[in-house]
Amino acid sequence: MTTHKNISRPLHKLSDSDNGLRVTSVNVARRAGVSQSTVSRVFSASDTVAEETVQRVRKVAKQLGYKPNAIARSLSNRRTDMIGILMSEITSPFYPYVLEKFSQRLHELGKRVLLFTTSPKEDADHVLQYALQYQVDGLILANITLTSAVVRESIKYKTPLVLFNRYVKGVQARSVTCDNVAGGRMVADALLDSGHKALAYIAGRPEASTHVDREAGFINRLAERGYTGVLREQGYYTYESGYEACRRLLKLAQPPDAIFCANDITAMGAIDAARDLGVKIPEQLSVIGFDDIPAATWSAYSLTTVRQPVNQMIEACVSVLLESVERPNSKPMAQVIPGELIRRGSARLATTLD
Amino acid sequence: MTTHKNISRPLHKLSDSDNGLRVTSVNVARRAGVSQSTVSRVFSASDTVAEETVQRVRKVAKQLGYKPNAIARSLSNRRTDMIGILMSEITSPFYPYVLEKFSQRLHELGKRVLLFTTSPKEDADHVLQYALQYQVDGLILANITLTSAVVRESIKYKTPLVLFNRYVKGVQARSVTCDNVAGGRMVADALLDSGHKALAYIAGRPEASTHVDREAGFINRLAERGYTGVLREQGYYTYESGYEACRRLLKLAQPPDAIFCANDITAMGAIDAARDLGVKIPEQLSVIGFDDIPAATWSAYSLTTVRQPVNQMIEACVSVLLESVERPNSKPMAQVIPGELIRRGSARLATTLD
DNA sequence: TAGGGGCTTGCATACGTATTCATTATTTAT
DNA sequence: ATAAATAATGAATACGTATGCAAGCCCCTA
Repeated sequence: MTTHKNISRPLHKLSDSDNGLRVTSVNVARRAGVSQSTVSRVFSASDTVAEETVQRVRKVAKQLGYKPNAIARSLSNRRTDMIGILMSEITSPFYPYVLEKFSQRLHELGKRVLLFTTSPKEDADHVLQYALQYQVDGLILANITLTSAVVRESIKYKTPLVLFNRYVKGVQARSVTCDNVAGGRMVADALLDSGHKALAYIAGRPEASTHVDREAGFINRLAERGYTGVLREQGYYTYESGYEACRRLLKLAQPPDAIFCANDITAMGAIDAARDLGVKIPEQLSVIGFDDIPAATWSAYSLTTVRQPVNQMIEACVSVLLESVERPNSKPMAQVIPGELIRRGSARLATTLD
Repeated sequence: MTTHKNISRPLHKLSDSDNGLRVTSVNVARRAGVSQSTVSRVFSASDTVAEETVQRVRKVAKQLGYKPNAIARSLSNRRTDMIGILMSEITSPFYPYVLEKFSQRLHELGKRVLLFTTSPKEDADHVLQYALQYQVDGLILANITLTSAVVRESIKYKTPLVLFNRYVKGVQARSVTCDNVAGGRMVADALLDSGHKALAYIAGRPEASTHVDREAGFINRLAERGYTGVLREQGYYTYESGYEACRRLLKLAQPPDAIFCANDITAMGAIDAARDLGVKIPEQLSVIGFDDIPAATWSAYSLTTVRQPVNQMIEACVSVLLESVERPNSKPMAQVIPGELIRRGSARLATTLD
């Protein structure tokens, strides 16, 4: 009679000999005549191992095709080296670039990207749960719709997070944004300086803080200089909405001679709408966007726009995040990075005087 | 003297009482007066638990803010529910859409997306290693540069994989592609049928099977109908390369009256180049693209193009993948989905006669 | 009333790696 | 030469969850 302890193995687990092709540190250890600990040490480089042993273990590992299991490692480490990125509308041309850069940068720093996308209407709460379940070391929240509840939740869960180009009123959270207010002001100045008389603004999604700030900067600066009564149309950060909004504006009895659009795609829609109505850009109508996406340089548009310093923003965002992974108790800070007005052909602007 | 066994706890592990805010199934169990197994059963719904118990456990879990740890679960399950997606050049306008759809669809099916991006030049081998270390349940390889070695590696590692719009010569792997050859043939027919006399092709990245097939279909069909001597310029699936290539073509002594471009972005570059040279589209030059990205509908371009049935392709790709996660030994199959010629304003085509 | 079947639940253990502590071999200092 | 410090390794255990098995309970049937 054998004792229970030694014999009974759950059937659903595979016995040591037939564990498929799963190669573990234990297999390598046995084959190399060392302990599992040693194999672990060889691959995590966390501790000192005799050079000769390292060689032997590496060789066996290679023969067997061993790769450390990152999941098991994560469990033991309490660190997954995964960063969750939450985004909506990747298709809006600014964000693929952002995503790519994030991915690139995080990989360089030894982190992996767990990607979550939501539709722009849907709340991100649900998706956040999944990210947290997967124990991501940190979170980047980009152009998603977020309630303060979401943010509070992940703060409670102690998962560091950084908002990218977004902030939430009344919640202290780390964030990195373009200086959208200043961007709006720049456009206001540029348009007034070059003698435009009838200004309009095509808005972005109402709930997006980016759009709100751009508009505020624009309107307030105009007011400071004595201009009021800016025309306004709602847009949704899409080509189609820009097209339609511009159409409506141009059909007014007193159409604008300059339109500031909440982002580049909207501006492109606006330009096409104007041209389809026979309005010359920039002679009869100046159009200015925001973002400076690659298509802004296309000669069909040659779009004057406020460039977001994406690379800087991403760099900042990543370092703030990783910093707070290391030091979870550091104080949340909002970092704001200035944009730059890029003058191209879609707006009739006075030449710079500096 | 206490026994070693009971006292000594590794210092690096936190004791039960001060384990930070980490809430585990053990905590919940204790608080709810049940065993850890029961808590596990409540949350995995894999087994039957008394309704009353379920309620109690759920309540406690909620109070404590418990969320199952997906990493630990994965270790035990030998299944991570993560799918690795390898992509390069997310910024090329077709792919953000692809990525978004994949992400959406996979989430619907309870899978998470681990994203890996590479530069188009860099080999994907390196990145693949990481994906495999993280024990993804399956892999989707999109527009990356892949050597047959990569594919063999992951096959050896038993991780199911599907190639999206790509295939590798000499390697049996599952793949889902648009019928690029047929797409090329369609364009050939359409252009000849409408009386074009001087045809040109602007290529995509030389190593991309998509471009190779599109060109082959185009050239071969033309040859079948007696047309040879197609002009050809190298492109790289970018706006700029399309712009330059078209410029070169139009400066020839005998410029083409129709250009087929390997993708839409290239075609947009071509259109802008033509216009910048004063060539009228489509009166003097027909331009046809491939993909049907959203911008193809923009009135600045109104691009005639071959639409890739992205949704179908993704749907197919995902189901093939998940199918082979379930049944790893099912036979690899290449699935080919037909595209459709979308007639817009950038090409002077005979009206359809059906 | 005894035995059998179905529910619930707990115990013990496995998933694969990292790390602490202890042990042994080796080098250095005195 | 001897003590002390150092290096290399192994044994044991923890990370948090899932699950096979067994035990307990209730209800039904014969």
